[in-house]
Amino acid sequence: MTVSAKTVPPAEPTTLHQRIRADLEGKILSGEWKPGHRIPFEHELMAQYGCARMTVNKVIAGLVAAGLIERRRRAGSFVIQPRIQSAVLEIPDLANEIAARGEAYGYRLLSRRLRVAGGADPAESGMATGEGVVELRCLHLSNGRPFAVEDRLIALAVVPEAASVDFSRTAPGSWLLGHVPWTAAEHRISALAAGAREARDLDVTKGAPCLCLERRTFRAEQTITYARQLFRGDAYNLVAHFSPKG
Amino acid sequence: MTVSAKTVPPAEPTTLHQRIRADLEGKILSGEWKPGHRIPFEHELMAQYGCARMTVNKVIAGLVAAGLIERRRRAGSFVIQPRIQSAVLEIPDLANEIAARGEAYGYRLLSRRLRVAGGADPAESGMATGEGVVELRCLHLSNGRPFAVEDRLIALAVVPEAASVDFSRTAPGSWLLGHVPWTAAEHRISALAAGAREARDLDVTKGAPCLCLERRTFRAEQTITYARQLFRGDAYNLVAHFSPKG
DNA sequence: GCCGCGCTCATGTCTACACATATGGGCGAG
DNA sequence: CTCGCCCATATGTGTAGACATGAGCGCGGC
Repeated sequence: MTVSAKTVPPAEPTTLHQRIRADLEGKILSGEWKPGHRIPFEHELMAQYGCARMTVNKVIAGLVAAGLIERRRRAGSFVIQPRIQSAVLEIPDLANEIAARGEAYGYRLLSRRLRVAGGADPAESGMATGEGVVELRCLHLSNGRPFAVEDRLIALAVVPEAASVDFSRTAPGSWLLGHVPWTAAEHRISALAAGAREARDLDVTKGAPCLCLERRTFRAEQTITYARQLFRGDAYNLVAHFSPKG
Repeated sequence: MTVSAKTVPPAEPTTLHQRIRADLEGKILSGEWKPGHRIPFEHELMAQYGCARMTVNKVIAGLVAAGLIERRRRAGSFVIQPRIQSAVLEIPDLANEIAARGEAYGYRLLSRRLRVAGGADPAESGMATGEGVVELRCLHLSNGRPFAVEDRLIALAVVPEAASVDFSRTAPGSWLLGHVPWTAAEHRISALAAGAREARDLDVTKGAPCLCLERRTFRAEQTITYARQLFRGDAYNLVAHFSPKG
């Protein structure tokens, strides 16, 4: 019977749970099962892995709790749309944020070039030397006044489409959020004084306090993008709500 | 048999799961079961609620996933110490952080008074007017040099013990993390220029950029504490790692 | 042709049982 | 008295089956 499935303990020290879960997670995170895809029915998975329905059920319940899957009675279980923002510390989509405040959002691309990652710049740590990147510098405006300058690198190895996107009207952050699923991110937040160039771009005096948000976003082990956003200290706050659990 | 348990659907539209879970969560969050408390064995809960062990097991597994409970074989299941840091954006325990960097942590209490919340100060929003609070001002040092000043309010209605704690050696943040379970928090991060007093406390020039972290922590609907930490911009970064799920 | 009833099927919840596994504590040997 | 082995026990994992629920869909009546 299904005993045969249990007589194969040689290689894997993992439990059945974990293997099934890892399998499903892998298919979702790798993109093999895209958002909206209906995953196999519990019956099918149960046959496929040779286990009881409770076992499959438990795994899927876990994925639901993790926010990867949505279940609908009678219809099946579906891979969920990537949420625009994590429930914990949102990856800010500046356009939305400004709009939510009732101000007019503006965007301007300052420069754009394709080049090869050199490795010298610490910003490029995590991107393989020799890898192609898009390098952008752009400005975010609120009611016509600049409030943030953004320097960004996008790894072409992970997002080849980025090479042919015209970022002169679309901010790279918004574009990436809508096009590329990510699995992890790292924020570094600091305060620093505006340099000469930054002061000019942000229309503040040199030395004015600015909030600096550096963000690296990953998919699996690959760095997707690095962004450094410098905000006028007098015009921007970061807010995060969260609870111990989810 | 246990059917009698199922023939009582009158008042509650909730499932057995949810009721048990709510029960246990309530006991933990209300403080009835303090951190370290051994919750009843699965056998006992199973008898208490008249259900199968799987059901209890599922509930407890959920609480483990939520980070409220820790399980130890043979020993039982225990209410977890409030985690030093949430997995998502840690509530920084400055002493630990400095120690982790290999620097010597120092702390100094600048002032302490008991008073009544006035409501005028925006810092006190969320605390009922007329409520007693402990008001602290203290300094955090790294290798003997100041790197952060902290202003803090603690609501005595929620944490009456705070009135009799001597904060001259223990930082309020560390004390609260170890003594009071919280259910939600809100961070506001901004950059601003050091004022005269702050410049003096932090040993920087007036106008130097500082990272300002305001934090409000809640238990159920009550504000537990408000903290405003001002960091030297040249000495401190906030780092947050996270993924779409938890 | 349109509407609604009812069947069907996938998930939701729960039970009763079974065996694996690790560990705390007791007991016996040295 | 101390150390180490062994066992009782609580959790970890999985199975097989049962009934409840609710939404999609087709069929039949109007």
